[in-house]
Amino acid sequence: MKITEEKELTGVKEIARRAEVSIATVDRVLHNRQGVSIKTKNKILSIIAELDYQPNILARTLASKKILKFAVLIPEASNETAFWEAPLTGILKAEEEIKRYGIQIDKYFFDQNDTSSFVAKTEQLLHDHVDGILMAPMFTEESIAFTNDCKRLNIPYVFINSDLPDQQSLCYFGPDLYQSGYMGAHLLRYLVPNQAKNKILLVNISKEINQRHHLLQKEKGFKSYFEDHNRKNEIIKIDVRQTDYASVEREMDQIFAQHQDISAIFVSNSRVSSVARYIEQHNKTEILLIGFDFLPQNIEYLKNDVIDFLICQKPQEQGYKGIMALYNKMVHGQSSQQVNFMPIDIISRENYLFYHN
Amino acid sequence: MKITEEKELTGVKEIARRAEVSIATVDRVLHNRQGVSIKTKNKILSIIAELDYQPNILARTLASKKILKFAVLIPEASNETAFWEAPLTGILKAEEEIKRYGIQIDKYFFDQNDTSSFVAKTEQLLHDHVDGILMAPMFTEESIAFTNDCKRLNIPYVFINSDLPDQQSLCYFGPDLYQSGYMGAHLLRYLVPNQAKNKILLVNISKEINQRHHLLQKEKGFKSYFEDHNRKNEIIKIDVRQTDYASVEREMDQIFAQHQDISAIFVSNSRVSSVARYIEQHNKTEILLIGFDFLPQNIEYLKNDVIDFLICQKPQEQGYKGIMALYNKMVHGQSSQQVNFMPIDIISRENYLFYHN
DNA sequence: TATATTTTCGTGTACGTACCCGAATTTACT
DNA sequence: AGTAAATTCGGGTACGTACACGAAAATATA
Repeated sequence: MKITEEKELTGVKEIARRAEVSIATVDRVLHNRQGVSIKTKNKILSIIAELDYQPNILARTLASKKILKFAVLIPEASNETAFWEAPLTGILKAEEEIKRYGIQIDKYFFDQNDTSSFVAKTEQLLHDHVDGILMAPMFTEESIAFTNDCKRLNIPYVFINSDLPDQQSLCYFGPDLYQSGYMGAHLLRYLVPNQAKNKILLVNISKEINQRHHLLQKEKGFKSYFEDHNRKNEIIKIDVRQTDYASVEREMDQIFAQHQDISAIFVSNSRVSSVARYIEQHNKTEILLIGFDFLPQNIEYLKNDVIDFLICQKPQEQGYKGIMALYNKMVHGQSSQQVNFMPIDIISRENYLFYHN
Repeated sequence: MKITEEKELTGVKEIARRAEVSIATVDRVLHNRQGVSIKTKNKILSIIAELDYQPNILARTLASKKILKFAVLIPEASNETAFWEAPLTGILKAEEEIKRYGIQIDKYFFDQNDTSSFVAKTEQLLHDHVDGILMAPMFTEESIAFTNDCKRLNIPYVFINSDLPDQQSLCYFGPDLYQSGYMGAHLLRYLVPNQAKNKILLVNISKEINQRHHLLQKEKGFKSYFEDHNRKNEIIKIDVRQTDYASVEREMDQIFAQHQDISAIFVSNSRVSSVARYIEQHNKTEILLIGFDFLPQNIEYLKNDVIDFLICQKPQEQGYKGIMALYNKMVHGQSSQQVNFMPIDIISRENYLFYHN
């Protein structure tokens, strides 16, 4: 029965009435399915455009039994770095919100010290059929290879925590590394007198090669600030290639043997707690200490006035917003900004209790 | 026809089958409507409990044509204080997200300098029938009277920006005023030597009586920090009761005539830009300046190094989360925490570009 | 021209819930 | 007991969309 009454209808029914076809035909056009002549298809399309038709998501997801599968590909939260717990928490929060709208989220965790585990997970992920991907592209080359596959299979993907520009990701949620180093230096400007004798120690602690470029970008930002503002402080830098405390202690001992007048220490990542432990044990807590990330150990030292400031970049929000970006794109067709830098938050002893990681 | 097949059904159908009644009867029980005998009602209720039945929100909002009306009762964003633009932005964002689920949000703006305009709006609000309220309870007594009406009418309400404890609000999203003053003092600890001669000026600028208690709480937090940590700095305090620049200038002139050695100024609200203008015009920019809120004028002075730090408390998020709390409560039956303090964010020249207000 | 094939399209049912309307049952009242 | 009234309940349709199935129309093939 063709719908011909004049009563104002809504949605597909109204389109069907105006085009003098059945609802099913309108549906075919909406979903780009075949079986519609070009003539009627164009007619329907023009009516859709004219009405600025917005499908009712409620009815759609209710009627459509199929569920969208999103995949999450991030490092597992080891006890070595609890960092990745936060993005996962954000992801779970998003999942809780949208699972009732037919979204399923499968998690694939890899070992961030092991490239091959990453590759293995990408293969498994492609084998299971998924409709969208949220990933941390830690290993550059492997990630590029993987996203090329995704492009071929027409699977959209979102990056978090670190970006691969020019890889056509749907979007990126994460820090501007350079600027966060710059911010750290800015804090020190207030805290350390502008004299050469007030030395500043820059510490990179990292075992994984893949993380090096992160640290390098922060280091670059940090140093640039001192140049841009003609700061006179001498900057000493050390790279610690082992993350155990003994290694850190050894290196620090060496530095302090050479330099007596270090006013501040800037640790370029979340390993700042190791340095905190050192300066606490060696009664050097008068030295200013700045580091990264809202991790339990770090907060402990923050409470005890050993760490003075932590710079944080909302890891949880990275996961949450990444998933929601996928959801908004695939379900509502809304695309968001391509690059989304997280705020650069400054945490101290007096506001950490209020921080939302 | 009673549903008797053994095939596993979902939702109300399954309940109806097990209880050997019709769907309509189950529906009556679910909505606490009358017309069901106590016996069958109990039977159905026990089955609902047993199955841990969760209604399908999609189907519910689709089938139910009625739309929920939320009311927002906040100050209008005057050019005197652009502050309230931010909560409104958050509210609009939430509206955009949930309007497709049958939520309508009506806005009622009052003049924060005029109690009677507040009362007028509350009356209008109660006249229009609304299902939930998000409000800024700026005028204590009037707000209490209003929320008593709401309680009587069984309309849930959420507070933002300032709290009225013991008023049985669904929840509160806003700052911990005392702690934000404490935080401001903590920042100064790093920036000003611990000596009596390094004086610190505390400035309250406010015309509205209703805002006074805000400032007082911050002031209390600020001073407490100095006491708690045995800081020796002399603290000078002034209250400026007019918000125009001429008044501020007059008061500041007077203070600087009396004191030559002021190291830092703490302005307890967003009017910090007036003080910034003063110390810029009087070539006193070497004085540290700390204030509140991410407003355009303040950011300008932050860029120019006149203001050193701004403390911000996510006003936009207050509006967003407030609305979502109402929504989650009324649609999904999920209640959130009662008191939700916003983070205490520290904004400086090097991170303001990344701040999400 | 008759039949086979392809293209094009409509009917009908389903998703899970809300709610109108009227029927069946029970209770109250003369 | 007989009727009226109240109580309790079920049938059926609707919300807006998806999709299986089959019918009709157009085209191709013999």
